[in-house]
Formats: sequence, C-alpha cells, structure tokens
Amino acid sequence: MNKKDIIEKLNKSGLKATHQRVAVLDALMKTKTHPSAEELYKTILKQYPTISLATVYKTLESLKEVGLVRAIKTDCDYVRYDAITTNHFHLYHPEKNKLEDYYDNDLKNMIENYFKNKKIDNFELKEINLQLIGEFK
Amino acid sequence: MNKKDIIEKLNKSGLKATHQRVAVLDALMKTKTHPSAEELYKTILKQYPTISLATVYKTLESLKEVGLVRAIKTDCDYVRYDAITTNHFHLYHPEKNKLEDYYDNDLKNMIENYFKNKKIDNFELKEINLQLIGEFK
DNA sequence: TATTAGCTAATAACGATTATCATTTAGGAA
DNA sequence: TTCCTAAATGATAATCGTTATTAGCTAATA
Repeated sequence: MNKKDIIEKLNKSGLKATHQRVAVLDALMKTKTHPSAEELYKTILKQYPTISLATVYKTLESLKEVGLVRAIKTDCDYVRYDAITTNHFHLYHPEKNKLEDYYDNDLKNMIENYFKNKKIDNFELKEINLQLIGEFK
Repeated sequence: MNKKDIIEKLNKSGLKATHQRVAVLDALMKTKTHPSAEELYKTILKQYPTISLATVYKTLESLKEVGLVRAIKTDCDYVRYDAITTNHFHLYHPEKNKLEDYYDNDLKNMIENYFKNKKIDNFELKEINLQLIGEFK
C-alpha cells in the first residue's frame, strides 16, 4: 500500500494525515513481526530521525481508537501491535516470545456460525480474540 | 473449598503450604471478579495485615508455575488472575473493564475437535486462549 | 541445639506507558 | 496564498504495575 492510500485511510477514519501517523501505519503494515511501540519507534527512526517515542505511543492509541490498528496482549510484558487487515488469529510461543498470524477461514467461520445460533445471556458479542498457545517447531 | 483442601492442593503441587500461599489461593478461589495482584493484596490484608504486596506477586507467580493459577491479559493495564478450576473462556467488556467467566462445553469441544483433525504446520498446540469481547447488557 | 533451605517483608529499582506543556503543523477560511 | 486555530508533536518528567534485592524469619531435620 502506497503513501496516498495510507493518507486516504487516515482521512476516512477522521484523523489528520500527519507525517508521523503515515510513518507509523506504513511501518506497521509492512512488518509481520507484531512489534512493540519501542520496536516500531526504532524502525521509523531510520527514515524519520526526529520522531518521538511518545508520538509513536500516541499515534498507536489514535489508530487503535479508529480501528486501523489492534493491540495484542500476550504473556510478554509489553503490548504488541497489528495493522488490521482481515480477520485472523494468532499463534504464540511463550518461551520464544514469538507471535505469528494464523489465517484459518474454516475456524473463523465455524466459530462465527456457532455464535449466530448461540446467544450469550446479557452479552452482545463484538469481537473474538483467539490466541493459540504452543511451540514453533 | 476449606483450608485443609487448599493445603493439600499446594502440597500436591510441590509447594510448601505457607499461610501466605493459602491466603492468596483461598482469596482467589472465593472471588469471581478476576482481581489484579493489588486488589487481591487489599482483600487479603483484612485478615492478614502483615502480608506484603511483593509476597502476593511472588505467590501468584509460584502458583502460576505449578498450574494452580492463570494470568489473564486483557485491554486493561494490569494482569488479572484466575484460580484454575475447569476449562472455560472469558467475556470481556472493555469500557466497563469487566471480565467474567464463560463456561461453554459445546464451544470447547467444537474447537478441540477441530484441532484434533487440523494440524498447524510447524506448531504444536498446547492451549487455547479465547476471549469474547463485547458489552454486558 | 545447630543446620539448612526456603520463604517473607520491606523497600528500592525497573521499565513500559502516560502526562505535561511549549512549540509546531495541518487543513480550512478569507 | 496567507492566516488562523484546533490539533498534533517532541522532549522529558512522572506514573505505576511489576520485579529484584536482601536481611531476617520459619519450619524441618539431624
């Protein structure tokens, strides 16, 4: 996705398309490693040496609020981020602290269909957060 | 569950049944609110005014290691704890910061069966972590 | 009683995240 | 284009959940 598309994405979501926001969203969409705010900051510094870590945090918060980005919490002691594309799950290996995307439409459909028929009392389901914990071989 | 059973539980897991550990596990099993370490500490203080917050943290860590307790990470900015009884899922309401147990054997069996047939490449599944995000009505 | 290993309490330290605030910028209006 | 204003940024201090440290305590064993 090029810069113009990213700017449009931001505008559609009602956010001013600042250089910093474009840089953060661009960097996050380009990686598959689910970086922390700090890692993302270090990556962006290379092309944008004046950006502040606080700005990265605040930008991620803004992007999260409008639904362009998601925070992923695992056993590790910091928050990882994910540029939301399509619905997917995550594989997590605690010892290696490694987090990977897991695309599985069958699983997704199975769970979604389950909740089309099964309603939970006094609860309106908005989102399903599934993490598969295990070991990468 | 009475104190004797808790002591036995600890011993079976290879942990010395100290007063502090009994108090922490007891308090955690009695509540349904999935408290943080700090909340648990405040609760225990009432009956055990000399316990230290650090002890609560270390005790929770020990209990977690032997599998008597589980840490739950949600969007909120602290770790919540859960005395493990049987396999269940969690309902989470981000605005209210409210977390509840969700027991659903059909869902559990459906997902487990799915992964009996479907193997993920290069990944050995150990545990399924499912959070249902939504709104309590 | 002496020994020993493990546990606890008190508190300092750590580190990820958030708050503060002066300065700068984006984007609309003139 | 230039001006204006609300919003965003950068630098850094502060916060706060969690972890490390360590001296003293406790229980078990010989």
